[in-house]
This record gives sequence, C-alpha cells and structure tokens, in this order.
Amino acid sequence: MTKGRAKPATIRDVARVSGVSVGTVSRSLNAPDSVRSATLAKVRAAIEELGFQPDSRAQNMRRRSTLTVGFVVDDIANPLHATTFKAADAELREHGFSLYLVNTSGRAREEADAIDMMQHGRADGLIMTINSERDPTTLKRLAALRIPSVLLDREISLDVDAVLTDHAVGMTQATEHLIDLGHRRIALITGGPDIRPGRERVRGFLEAFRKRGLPVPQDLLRANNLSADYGFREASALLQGRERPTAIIAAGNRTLTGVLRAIQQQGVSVPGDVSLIACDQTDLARLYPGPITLIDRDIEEIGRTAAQLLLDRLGEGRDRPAQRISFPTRLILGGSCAAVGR
Amino acid sequence: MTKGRAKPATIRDVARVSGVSVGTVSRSLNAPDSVRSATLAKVRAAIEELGFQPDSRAQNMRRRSTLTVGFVVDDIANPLHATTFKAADAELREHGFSLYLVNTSGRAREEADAIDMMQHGRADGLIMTINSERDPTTLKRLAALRIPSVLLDREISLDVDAVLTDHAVGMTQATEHLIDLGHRRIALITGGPDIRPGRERVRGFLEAFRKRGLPVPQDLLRANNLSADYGFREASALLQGRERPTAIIAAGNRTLTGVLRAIQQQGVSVPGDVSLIACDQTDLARLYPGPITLIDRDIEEIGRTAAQLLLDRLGEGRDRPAQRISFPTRLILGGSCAAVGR
DNA sequence: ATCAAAAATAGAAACGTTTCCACGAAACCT
DNA sequence: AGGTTTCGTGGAAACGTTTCTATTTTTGAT
Repeated sequence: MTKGRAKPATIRDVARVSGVSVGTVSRSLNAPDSVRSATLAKVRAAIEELGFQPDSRAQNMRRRSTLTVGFVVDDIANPLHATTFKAADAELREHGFSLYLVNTSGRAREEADAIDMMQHGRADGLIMTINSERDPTTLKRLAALRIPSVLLDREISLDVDAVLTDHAVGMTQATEHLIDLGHRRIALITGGPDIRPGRERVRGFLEAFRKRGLPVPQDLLRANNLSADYGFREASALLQGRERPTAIIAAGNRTLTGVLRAIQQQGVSVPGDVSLIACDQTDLARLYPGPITLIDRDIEEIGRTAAQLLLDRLGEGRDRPAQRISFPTRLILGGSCAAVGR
Repeated sequence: MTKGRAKPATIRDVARVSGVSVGTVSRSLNAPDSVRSATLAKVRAAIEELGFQPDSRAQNMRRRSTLTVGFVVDDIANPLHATTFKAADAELREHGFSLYLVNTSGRAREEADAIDMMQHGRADGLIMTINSERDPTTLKRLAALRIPSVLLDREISLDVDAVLTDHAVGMTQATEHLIDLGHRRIALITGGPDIRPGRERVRGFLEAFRKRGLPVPQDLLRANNLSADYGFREASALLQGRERPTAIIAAGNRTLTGVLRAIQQQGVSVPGDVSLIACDQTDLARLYPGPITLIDRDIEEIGRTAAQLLLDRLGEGRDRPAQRISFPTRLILGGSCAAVGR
C-alpha cells in the first residue's frame, strides 16, 4: 500500500523548483493575470511536476474563511430535509462551498453545540431548521451568532434571514376542499405551536371554517408535534373514538407515515371510510395504494433560495436587513378524498 | 443588528489578561493536568471574561488535521444513504468529528472532484459509495488518495477498507422462498454488474435455481441499474410481456418505487396477480397497502461500522491491512407473496 | 538613448494555534 | 544542607498560505 508517505509539496517547494518567490506562486494561483505568462508557465510546470495542491487548512487560516456552510437539521432521513439539502448543496457548491451536515436528532443540546462549534472557524455561514423556536439555549446561541445564518420554515424574534412556506393558505385550501366534499368532521394532525408550520397550519384550518361560517371541530384538532409516533397515536385515537372523523389531514410527512400505520392497523379504507390529505410529495404519498391528495410545495426552491440568501449575505449583502421569503403551496388532487353525504 | 463586530479574542488576549504565556493558555485548554490549579483558575477566568473560543482554522492548520470526515454519496434523499449517514455521524461526532456531506448525483466527475478536494486539507478521512466500480477517473483518484477511506457496499481492486452486505445469500433465500411458493417465472430487477450489489444479487438469484435444479428464467433477469426509472421501465415491460412473471424481486429501494409505479399504472394487484419482494426497509415497503416481504439488513450497523473502521485507521490502525467487513441480510415476510398453483 | 510610469516580482510579515526547548522553582532523595 | 529530578512556565519556532511593501524589471514616450 503506497500511502503517499512523502509529505505533500508546499508552495515553497513550487517556488524553489520554478525559481520564483512564494508570493509569485501564490499569485499564479489566485490572480494569474497579474503574472507574466513566461513566469506563469514555469510555475505551472513546477506545480505539475510536484503534484502540488494548496492546503485548505492553511488557506482557511490565512483567509479567515473556510468556504464551508453548516446545514443543521433534526433528521436528514426526512426526505423534506434531504431534498432541501440537495438543492442548497448544488447552489452552494457552484460557488465553491462545501457543506457540513449536522443531524441533531431534534435535541436542543446538539443544536446549540453545532451552532457553537460552527461559528468558531468551521463554517462561514449556517442554514438550519431548529427544533423549537422557543428553546432558550438555542435562541441564546443564535442571538450571539457571529456568522450569517438562514432559518428554514422557522420564525424567531431575532433579525435573521428565513425562507418560509405559506402553510396557512395551503391549509385553508385543503380544508375548504374537504368542506366542499361535504366533510364537517375533519381532523388535523400536525406540529405544535412552538414551530411556525404548526401554528400556521392550525391558523389556516380555523380560517377555512370561519370563511364557510361553520363551527370548528375542536375535538379533532391535534397539533402537538410532527413525529410519526404522534401521528400514529392521534390517528388511532381518532379512528377509535365515538364519533370518528370523516377526513384526516396529516400535515407533515412523518405524521403521514404514522397516520397510515394507524389506518392500516385498524383496517380502515381510504377514501371509503375516511378521506385523507397529506403534505409534501414523498414516495409514500405518491404511491400509497394510489396517489394521496396533498398540499405540495417546491422544496428545491426553498433550498436554493436559502443558499442564495446566504451567499448574498456572505458577499455583497453583508449588512442588509434580514429578509423573510415566503413561498406558496398548491393543492394536488389525488384519489384519497371522497364526497360524503351530509 | 449587533453582528459581533469586535474581532474575537485570541489566545494572546487570554494570555495577556491572565498574565501568563500563550503556551500556558494552550496547555490549559489541551492538557489541564499539566498546569497548576492556581494558574488554571486564572486562565479560565480570563477565557470566561473574554468569551474566548479557539479558532478551528488555526487549530487545523497547526495540528495538520481537521476532525472532519467526508461522506460521499450519489443521493442523500435515498433513505438508505441517509440512515447510513446518520449512524456514521453519531459514531464520529462522539469522537469529535464533523462530517462533510457531498451529494454527487451519481456523476463520476463530481465524485472525483470531491475526493480531490477533500484530501488536500478539508477532511481527515472519507466514507463513500462510489457510483461505479469501474470508472477510471474515480479509480485513479482513489488510488492516489492520501487520506484513509472506507467504501460502502463497493469492491475495488485497491487495498481499501470496505463495509459490505452479503446480498448473494439474501437473494438466494428470497428466491428460494418464491420457488417454494410455487413460482417459477420470477423476475429480478436490480443494479448492473459495475457495482457489487448488482453482481451479487444476480449471483444469489442464479444460485437459488441451481440449488433447486431448476432452469433460470433468463428472460426475466433485468440487472442494469438501480434507478426508479429503470425499475418502472422494466416492470412495465415485464407486466405487459406475453408471458408475465408471477413474481418480481425489486432489488433496490429506488427500484421498488419504479416497480410499484408500474404495478399501479397497470392495475395489477399484489399479491393476487403478482408476488413482490423488495430490499431494505422504507416507509413505502412497510406501508404500501400492507408490508412488503423484503430482504432486510441493518443499515445503522453498516454506517456505524464504517465510522469505526475509519476511526481506527485514523488512530491506532494507521498501517493495518485493509479490512472488508460483510453483514448478513434476513428475509422478513410481509403480505406481498402468494402461493401459485403449479 | 533616457527617463518616468507601470508592471512584475521578491521577501517578509501575518493569520492563531500547538509544541519544542530551555530555564527557574519546587520537590525529592540521601 | 546539597544535589538531582520533576514540575511548571515562558518564549519562540513552526504549520502553509496570502498579502503588503519595497524593489526590480519592463514598457512607453520623448
């Protein structure tokens, strides 16, 4: 095994071999226009000969930047986050950046640690979906942050860039769709009030009933957290309850897997026994017996936009005021909703 | 917006404030036992007062390491990779490492670029699933690699650590299971011969027929690539063919989504019209109408093991010979296979 | 050919840390 | 009490780049 035992060539070696100074080698690499073509040729020959590649550690040190962005999420196995990551990665990589991915498993402690570690010379910027907008540890860290950051689908009182989704409008649409099909007992299972999507979805849900002048089925509102387990528990309870809902909105892709597990376990048929609306495209939402009606959004655009906001902040936009960009959703009709005879 | 305008405190500032030398401050941080407790107290007080945190860039530079590992995959939205990443991340983070995630979209060019960039001071080691074991660009880069690496489910002639799955045995089991149910026209859709899983699955498939002394249904063997599109195309063709298979093994989680799309589109029922076996747990495999019979494996163990191999190589095991660790699969019976009258 | 201006280059300082070496002080032995 | 270790600390070198200043070379105008 020839594990490159000889230590790698440095810029000094290149200077020596090509008979120029280190400064000139550096300029040959970073500003080739500023060096005479004859010199450039010599330097390039030496670089080739030695197989020289600049050491990123030294560059980071000297330049005081790392061309690295930290991407912090609770669970990268969530296709939502994975897709956002991919889009941001593509955009950032095009500008020479690499991405640290930090999987916090939703633990505030790990979030805070990640933020803390990133800002002391590991990353130039941060893109993150924090797990709670109210966790004091995380908030304190964010407030003291020395590098620019972009929040995904979260809203905090600090002056920080964010990319949001207009969940409320989407939820109103979805709920109205069900109301129009004759549903009144509509259940909503989604995240809690400490994250924006939870709050907004509930708001949109309520709004639909208000608009139609109908009473809100408060007993069917289950907005506490986005986990699959919560989805399973609440859906199970709802389906077993005395007065079963005629429709369920599983607002969250993890929620959906839980809800489907419950539906399957209880042998309930969709849309025969209960209508179903989900959020966000996933393999499951597309293929479960047939495509599920869903509130969709362009996830890639979200990732791309987050990257652009950050890139701007790292360049020209250093000191501009914080920006919050919001994207719409759209309702995609699948086969999971049926009309119900009033 | 108070964007920490004042430049961060350095170790020199700490030294000045606490009235000791920089060397002592450094030792207070890295080897507290070697400094007198009175001194330590002074230093800690100064650190507290100044809010000092060592600059990783300088540490990386001086230590000639980065406590960073590169994780290279074609698609992080593939739950297989995401889960592997999470397991490796957990293990590595415990040892102080952060992970670069590189999403290559399966392009050999991006693979090569990533390898190249990582090894010049961005990462101390590499964990990767290359897209083809035969791509010359990637192979050349791997051969010249200066940092240790671990391959996931790939096998190349170079002397490099790898974590493998015993796909062949698993496939033999699955195929035998179908044969035992009376199936003879069994289709296999999986990856091509330029990656190990493709080769091994075909090998295991053939082995099952050999063991049972049955002729191999060569016309039903579709081993070319793991994409969803390929799965869809081949499954569509198979289902429309003159002599339809009675069972399909969709060997690959992307393959499965394609196959299910075809099944759905043609209105074929599972397991009524065709039996189905998949690979690896995914939401879809677990929930599609009912759980699908599948060849499962412990993905987390794979990620964890890859991390451990790398950690060993970065520590004690610097010069040990390459290790290939293989893990078994197990057949989990779902509801997607039915007996067929001979 | 001469001089001024512009362009290219050399050389050294700087980035913030770790680590090596040397030295003085304290601790241990006899 | 004297000599030898051990311990703790200060100070400087080093890591490999980039960038600044000063100097040399080239260019262009006369």
